[in-house]
Amino acid sequence: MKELAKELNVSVATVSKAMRDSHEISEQTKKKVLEAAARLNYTLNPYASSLRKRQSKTIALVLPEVADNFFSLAINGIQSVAERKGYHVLIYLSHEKFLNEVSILSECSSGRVDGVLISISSETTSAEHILKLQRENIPIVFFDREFEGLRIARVVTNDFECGYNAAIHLINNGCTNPVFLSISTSLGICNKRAEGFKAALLEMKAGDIENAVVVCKGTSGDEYSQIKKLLTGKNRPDGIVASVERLAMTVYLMSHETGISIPNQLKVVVFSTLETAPILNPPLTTITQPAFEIGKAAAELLFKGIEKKGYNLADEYVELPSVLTERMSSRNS
Amino acid sequence: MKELAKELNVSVATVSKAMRDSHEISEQTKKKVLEAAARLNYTLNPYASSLRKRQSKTIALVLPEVADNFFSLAINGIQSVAERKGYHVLIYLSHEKFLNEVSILSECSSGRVDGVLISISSETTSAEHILKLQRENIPIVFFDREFEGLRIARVVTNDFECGYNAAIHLINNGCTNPVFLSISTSLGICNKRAEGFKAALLEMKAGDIENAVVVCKGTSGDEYSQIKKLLTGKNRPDGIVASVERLAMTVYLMSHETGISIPNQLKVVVFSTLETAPILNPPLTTITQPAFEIGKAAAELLFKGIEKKGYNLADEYVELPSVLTERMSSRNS
DNA sequence: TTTATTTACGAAACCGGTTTCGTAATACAG
DNA sequence: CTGTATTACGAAACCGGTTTCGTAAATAAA
Repeated sequence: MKELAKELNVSVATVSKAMRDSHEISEQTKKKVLEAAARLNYTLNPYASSLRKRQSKTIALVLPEVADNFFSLAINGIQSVAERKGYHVLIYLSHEKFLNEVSILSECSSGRVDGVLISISSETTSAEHILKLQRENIPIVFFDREFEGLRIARVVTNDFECGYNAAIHLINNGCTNPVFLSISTSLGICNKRAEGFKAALLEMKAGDIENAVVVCKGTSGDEYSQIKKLLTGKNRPDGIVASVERLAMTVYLMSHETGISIPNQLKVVVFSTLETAPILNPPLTTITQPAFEIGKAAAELLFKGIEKKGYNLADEYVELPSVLTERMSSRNS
Repeated sequence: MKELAKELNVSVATVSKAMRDSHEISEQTKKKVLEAAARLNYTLNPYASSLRKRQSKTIALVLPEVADNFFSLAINGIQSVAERKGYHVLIYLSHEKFLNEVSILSECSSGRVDGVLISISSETTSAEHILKLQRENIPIVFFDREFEGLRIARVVTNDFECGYNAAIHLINNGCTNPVFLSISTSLGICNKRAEGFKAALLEMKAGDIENAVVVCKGTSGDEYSQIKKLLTGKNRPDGIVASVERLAMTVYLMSHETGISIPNQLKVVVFSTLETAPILNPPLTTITQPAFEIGKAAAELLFKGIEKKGYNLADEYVELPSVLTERMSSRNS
């Protein structure tokens, strides 16, 4: 910038203001500066600007994983908003580990980002690391997976209702012993779905509420053997609601292996954004989250918190409904 | 930092050095400083450090989209390396648009990132924006989708060979008129697959080489009608190699719609990392890219270029083979 | 014509660390 | 006991913009 200023016989202050289109600078001078900058291939150093302006024009996106199609779509939604606003997106993965999440959030402090979008890990049971960030006045928005009981903005889907609807759907299609496959006892989103599921059983006086929720924890190997045990053991279910994509995949593979027929012997519904659901064998009934929209809405909320200082995000709550699409896997034969 | 220095009766220089574990500072003083920092909840401002040290500890990841499972897996591979190295990852999406890619790369200059990992958009036919970055001495590594003819490091898979193998596979399974479904005439990765495919036809004296490659361009609606025309027209193929996931999905949907039987009337192979391939109807033969490994290798290469100054990345070339997994969709009945 | 405003720009402080260089104190060798 | 190294630390310049404040010139108002 100094060089540019010298070359044009103006001060660095003038160059700086011209580059940022300040009203203090005449159109003529602005043009001169911009042209010279283009000619010399000069662009502002973003970190020098960030340092002085105390804003990074960057947000953090903290995800448990990107294995799932849901988060891919959410990234698209978030990115589309960030791009429009001229913001940059730092992406972090917690790999479902609480400690990773803690260290990621600590990196977000001291001005690295202007805001944080987070979907918490399935291990997270304490919110101290999140509250710490909030005390630094960094706007935070939960999307999809929230930490319950906090006064922090969130964008989620109607998990309870969908769990309820899934159970009703199975019961209406003739299931007498439906089971909900969960992946975590600490994850609010999973619990809500399970709660809705149980509420429906209770209401319909169906199934065995005591054993209606099966938690598959541990490695994918553990998951596999747990599901195998469930599907081949005595008192095996005739309906399954899988809380995530991966579990439904395992159920399908297991059914192919063991010869259990879907939907005749076992009906399946899954919470998933799986695009291949209609061409599976058999086509799979899904409860699809509006992933792109959730990401987009969360990002828009975050930017409201970032741009309007003093704007209190704490009690913002957006709920975008998922849709149940009935396919062969849960149909009554 | 000033406050902290005052509180401890040392200089800011000492605090700075102590925070960074400099050998110039005694263990005793270091401990004192670190404790005080922890107590006051103080962390270094990353942008001040970046500014002075002229390194951002950040890399850019430029993707065409994240719709595809391939890029999700690649993100994981890249992130795992970056995390280990203590680097941050900025994620950008070009949405397959050349102009977006240009403006993204221009953002990467002037020190915002220490290196760039990029998979080019399907529209990109000029490399000036990439060369410009290279002239600024920013290390660049292509992964999966490279711009051919440039002396820039790249990590790819054996696309030609896989195209070849896919054709041979179809021919061996009885196809007499196999077709390759491409999505772009400018994308090297797609062309290589198509070239391999044609080479096999030539060698086996099979099929109609003139019409062996069909390019599906435009919106997904266009794509749909083009494929419909192909599959229902005269001289329709009895084998298809889809260059991307999406095309295979469309082919499957179409076959369900029109009653074309896979694999009896039409055999299908797809380039894809689709996890649901084994449970599709029918199970789908895939050529699976080692997406995680490609991402990981690309990131490792990039960091070699970043950390060892003077290290010339230009001629680095890593090829990681994909694997063809035969399933029902291409089996000879 | 005089005074009040507005316009266009520059000098210098500032953002928050890092690094160079100098120096006092201590350790060590001869 | 003297000369040299080493250790531990501080003063100040520096990274590259931004912002405040002051001012001269031009314009408008009285």
